[in-house]
This record gives sequence, structure tokens and C-alpha cells, in this order.
Amino acid sequence: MDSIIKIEFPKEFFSVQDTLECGQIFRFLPYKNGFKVFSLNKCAYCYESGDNSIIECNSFDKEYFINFFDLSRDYNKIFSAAVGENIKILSDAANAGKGIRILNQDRTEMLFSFIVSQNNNIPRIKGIIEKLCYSLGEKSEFLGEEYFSFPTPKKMAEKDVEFYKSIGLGYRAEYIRRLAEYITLGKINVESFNALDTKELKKSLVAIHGVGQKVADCVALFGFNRSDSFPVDTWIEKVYIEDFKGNIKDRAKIAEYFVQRFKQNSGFYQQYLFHYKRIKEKSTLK
DNA sequence: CTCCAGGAGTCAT
DNA sequence: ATGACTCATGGA
Repeated sequence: MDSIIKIEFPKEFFSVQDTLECGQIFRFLPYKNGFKVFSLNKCAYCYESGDNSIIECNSFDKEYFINFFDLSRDYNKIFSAAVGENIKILSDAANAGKGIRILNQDRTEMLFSFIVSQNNNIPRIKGIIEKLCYSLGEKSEFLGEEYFSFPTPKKMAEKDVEFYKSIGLGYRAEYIRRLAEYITLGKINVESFNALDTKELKKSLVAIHGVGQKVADCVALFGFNRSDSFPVDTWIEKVYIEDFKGNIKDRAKIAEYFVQRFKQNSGFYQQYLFHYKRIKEKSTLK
């Protein structure tokens, strides 16, 4: 059979918790002294030990998770650049989220997941995606416990709208069902989008029913590794208004403003800021 | 009760 | 191109 291997990486620029809890991934669970992380049909156990963060996974998934956690990128460089911008909120956010990395996740899984995310909150998003996997995914096992894969579009296309409503998708049910159908029929080829430059990629994504500017930015950033993306949601809008003292109202234009300003570092800075704004809100409330 | 959550589609200007 | 209205759902 297969063996479990460990990947070790200095935790200064790899905080397991911050990386998982900054809103880029919805499939992870607390496990022992760390977390189990799920992507497609794979699973890894991640935790911190001493000065290192450790990823345990099946030996044949080693390369997958090295890429998944973006381990070959120099985050010290990004962190230093963020601090070097001389913007207080950004510097504070970077210091608070120094260990955040942007995951390289499956493009199709990101597309479905962020359609679920629209006008929704993170705990609910996680719950809905969990039900989706439990109902339609394939059962597998890791470290003696079962889990379910993210379902294939083909499997999802077999279900009707009523099923998707029953797992809590509400009005997004039709978006999910239709996308699954189109992918299965070959009308949409998500992988082929990667050949496009970022602008054309987003145009293709926005053409999908249920995908607007913000969801397209998230899919581009988390699924297509396009760091010249700056998703603007309600939290980032707060950052823009309260901390950057901005006066643009249209979120798409706020995104443009940030990308023009931060270029290829946009996505990384955005994650720092999103994470920081949310943890601050939590800690000052109650 | 209202307000909000990693918004987007539709339709009237 | 821009602006209001609407779309389920559950937690605060």
C-alpha cells in the first residue's frame, strides 16, 4: 500500500491556521493539534511543530500538496514588499498575517465553491459544500477516517434543482446545476481558460451564470494563480472606505484601483487585508 | 423584528 | 453605463 510522508516548512511564512482561515478555502476541519485539509479527492493533515509547519499526506500526493500550499514561492519577498508600501493598514495586516500563503486550488472546485459563496457567510458556505461532498462525492479514507471528495461535474449534473435547494443553496441552486450541466456537455471547459490572459480569463468567467466580478476575481486568484486580482467583497469594501479613505462606490472599480496600484502583489495584499479586517472585527466585538 | 453574509441577474432609466 | 429591486437561508 501507500505510505504517509511528511513535508516540513518553516512556519514563519507558513501559518497553517491563518492560511486556512483567511477565506480562500472552505474544506478543512480541526484535527488533533492541527487541521485536515481537503482538495478534490485528496486529504492532508497539517499542523505546527516547533519552528515548522508540517503537512502529512499520501506519498503519491506529495507534489500535489507542495504545489497546493505554494511552497516554492518566496513569501518573505511579498511580505517585505507589503511593508515597504508604507501604508499603515497594509503593514499592520502583513505583520498580523505574515504566515498566510495563497493556495493553488482546483479550478473547477473553486468555480463551484465561490458561486456558493455569493451573498453568503463563511460558516454556511462550508456547511453547504460539505453536504455537496457528502451527498455526491466519493468516499475515501485518510488516517483511519473516511471523507468525501469534491463531486465531479458529471455527478452533479445528474441532480435536479430541488436537490440543490434541499442542501441550502437557495436561489444559487440553479447556477450550480446549470454549470454542472454545461461542463458535462462540454459547453464550458474550465481547464482551457488557463491559456487566457487574466483579463480574458475574467471575461470568460463572468460569462457564466452566477459568476460576477467578485467571484471571477476569487476563482482567478485561488484557482488560476492570477495574483493580479483583488476580490472586493463587503469586508474589503470596508477596508477601502475606512482605511484607504476611498470614495469609489462601484466594487469592480475599487478592484481596478487596487490592481493598478499593487500589480502582481494585489492578491497577496488582499488576503492580508481581508484576514486582518475580519480578525480585528472578531476581537473588538464582545 | 431587522440586518448581514467573500453578490449577481434583471430591468428601467 | 448606472441604479434600484430581487433573489433563499440562517445567525446575530
